[in-house]
Amino acid sequence: MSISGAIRARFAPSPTGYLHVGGARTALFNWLFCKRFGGTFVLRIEDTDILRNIEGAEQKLIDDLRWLGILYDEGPDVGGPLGPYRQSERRDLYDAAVRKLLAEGKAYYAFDTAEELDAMRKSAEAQKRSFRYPRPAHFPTEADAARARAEGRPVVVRFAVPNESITVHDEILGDVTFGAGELEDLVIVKSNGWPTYHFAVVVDDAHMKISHVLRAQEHLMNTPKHVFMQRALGYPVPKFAHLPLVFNIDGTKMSKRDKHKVVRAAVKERLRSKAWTKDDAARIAESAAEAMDTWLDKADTELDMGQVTRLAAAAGVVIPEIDVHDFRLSGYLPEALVNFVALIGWSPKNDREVLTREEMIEAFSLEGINKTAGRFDREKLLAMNTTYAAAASPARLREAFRDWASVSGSALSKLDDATAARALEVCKGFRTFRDVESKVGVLFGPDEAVAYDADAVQKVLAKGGGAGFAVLERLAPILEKLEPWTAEGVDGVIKGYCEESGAKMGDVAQPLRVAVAGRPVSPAIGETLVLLGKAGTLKRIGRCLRLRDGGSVAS
RNA sequence: GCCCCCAUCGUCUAGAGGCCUAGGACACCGGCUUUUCAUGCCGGCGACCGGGGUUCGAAUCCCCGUGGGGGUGCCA
Repeated sequence: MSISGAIRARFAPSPTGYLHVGGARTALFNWLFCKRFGGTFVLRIEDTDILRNIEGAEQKLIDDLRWLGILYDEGPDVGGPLGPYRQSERRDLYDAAVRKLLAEGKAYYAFDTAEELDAMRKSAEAQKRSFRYPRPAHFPTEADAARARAEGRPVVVRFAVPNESITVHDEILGDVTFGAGELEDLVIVKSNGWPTYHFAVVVDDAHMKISHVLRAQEHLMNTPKHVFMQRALGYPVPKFAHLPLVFNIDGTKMSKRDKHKVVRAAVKERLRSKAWTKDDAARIAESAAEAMDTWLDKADTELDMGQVTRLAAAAGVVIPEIDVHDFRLSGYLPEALVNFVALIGWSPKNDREVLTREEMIEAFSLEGINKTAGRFDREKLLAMNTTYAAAASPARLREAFRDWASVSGSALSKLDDATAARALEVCKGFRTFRDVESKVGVLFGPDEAVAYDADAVQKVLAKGGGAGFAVLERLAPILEKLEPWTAEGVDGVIKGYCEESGAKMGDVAQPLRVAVAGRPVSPAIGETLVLLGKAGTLKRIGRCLRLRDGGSVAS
């Protein structure tokens, strides 16, 4: 049977956490494909593994897709004619399909325990042969299954894979042939009664009339299994397109465990250099000592993210972004992330890189998708975000900034619109919103929070017999008289001072900068002082002056 | 081990037998702009995995090798 009629594609994540960037790319390609060819894009939640489902994950997935602007036509929250869109709500469909296979002798009951299967696999491995589940000569009957159940044995259903070779056509990779007898009889219904992924996918894709399956290449080996099942069930076989994988820049798999890996390594380094003790680490993380020990020793364990975040901050390492939400918190623009991710494994040709959504849709095609796995180059993402931020309209930028500030809990979320716009404007050239915060955040915080950088104080203020301090002292009364308090006015004061004293701009601007920001980094000095306000500026200059002769700013 | 996929600058890629002296972007290096940090602008470095074929001609087609990756679950 072949597909005819409308184009329908789906993104089918399991609700086990935030949306991974790899998943986002898969969703994006499905969405682009549908938009380009007039298809319907479906979101289906694959929650057949009851144990792994995480409360609230579905909503997070939906939020992240929304944030990216990847909107679906049918899904669990928006409904649609072929729902429900959660597999956990479609049990009757799977049950009916299994009954059919069982009745037709295309699937059979099996009663092996996990231990027995494990032993079989191990012995096969020991004999250096590949393990394939041995299909019984006669399939167990319903009565056998009932008896096994009564005896407390696990009862699963396996699909009897036809003993024939199969060629699957992939829209990206071309024909892929699998030899006869290479596939084993896979479990399609677990002992808890729920279908496995393979089975649920096949049943749902058919019932939801999915015409094109665009999914990650890690699913390529699953495709022949699915096609055999589609044939056995009399379903149409959709078209397949397996997308190249996305890896970290070092070629490793992008996994949420990377976050723990990076922080774990940093903590271990601290322990090795005796900068921290294990107790310090546990205290910083606010975790129990045993939990810390386990986390340090075992790469496959996780502390909660709050603990990891505290450790990372204390150790001064940056946690790598893996989930879409991580990028959101880091202050990226969704349109930049989308554009960047689209370019991993796909090319619009003609040396084009920065594309609007509409341009991407217009340029999208399966032919433009590569076969080669790609790497996620954060540097390039950063550059792209910088480009997008520089090109965004003030209104769009302010909106995105507000979203970031509120989601990340930044103190900058309390800025009024005009001030936020001004802050964004004077930070022009920033890479992410996080950069904006690190550049101007201190101007909106309490005076006591200004942390004077020792090197900067030495170099800019104390050096040359306290030349910088002297500048501050002389400038303060002049600034006090300045009215109105504008960037131009401040600049004028500085220029006038320079002309009069023969000082260079840097000799004046830098002391002021360090006095109000604690560091030699801030927006243009006039803008910086205006954002701070006149009172704040004078107050901070006064506080800074107390640093002279080794004084303290503490009041 | 077995099965499958892949192979152009460090990275993402353009390239569908002559247009290739292999193009673009990021990174990197150098310079310019500049009151700091960035941004911006200009320039430079830099790749067809190896070996055999096919062809007048191969980055492009075929074979072998090598390398990388995926799969081999009652996870998806």
